[in-house]
Amino acid sequence: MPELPDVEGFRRVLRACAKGRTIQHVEVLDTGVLHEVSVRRLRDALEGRRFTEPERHGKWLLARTGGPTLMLHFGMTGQLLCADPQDPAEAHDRVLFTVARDRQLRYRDQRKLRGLWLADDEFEVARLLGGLGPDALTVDRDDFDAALTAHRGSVKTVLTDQGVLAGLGNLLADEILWRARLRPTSRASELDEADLGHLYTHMRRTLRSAVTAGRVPPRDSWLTGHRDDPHPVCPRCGGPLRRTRTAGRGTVWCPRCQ
DNA sequence: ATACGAGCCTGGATGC
DNA sequence: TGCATCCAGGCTCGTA
Repeated sequence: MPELPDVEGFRRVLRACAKGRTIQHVEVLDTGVLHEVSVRRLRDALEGRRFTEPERHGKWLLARTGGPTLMLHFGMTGQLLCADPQDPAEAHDRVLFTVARDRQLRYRDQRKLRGLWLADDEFEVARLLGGLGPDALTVDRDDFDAALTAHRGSVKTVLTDQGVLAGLGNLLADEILWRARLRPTSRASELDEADLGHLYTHMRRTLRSAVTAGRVPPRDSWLTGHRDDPHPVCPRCGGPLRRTRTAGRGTVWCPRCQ
């Protein structure tokens, strides 16, 4: 699930729950989510440190501490929540960070497709984020145009390629393309000035709304609100939506509007 | 460079 | 009810 808006929501959770607080205890319930770091090193590095202002790039959340940086990626099923340490851990709670007597940050993830990394310094942070393109929420129009048109694949593939643009996932890409009235199979390199303008505008609008909501909202007026319907209908023109596969991912689009 | 499939992991829905 | 199969909004890797 988690795309840029969800991760931005997790960033807010982290800030509200733990910013300025000392990490008293790190408890790893499932080592399967740790990457390139042992339980021992994670605890030694973080316990006693204080969380500072968290950052986000694409779908990565950077939990800064003034020292090492905890890097979180949520895969398809991860989430971050603030709980009471007294509350029993749930089945998919993988790592718990107690930051106060009554506050505990929890990394919960059913499928464990991604997880947690620990960057000792900025070089490590840069290495982990190395292959990523500019963040979709802050990229300017020139960089957006340059990034997209440099690739010859289908526009949907390019939009969801984290190395081109960081943060857009399958749902957002479908939503943005539908709003911009572009077919997912259009070649990115062949988009004209007007297409790029629409894409950029709708990407920004869609992201802004979704970030406010903390996720891509399944509203009736959004394409996303209909992708799971048995016979999905376009909320704009009323025509039947089509389901196809682009780059191995389920794709929903309107053959009449797009 | 691009496309495609398999694989990582788990659970819910579907079909027999 | 039991069991197999497919599918899911993430990403990486190998091959063509």
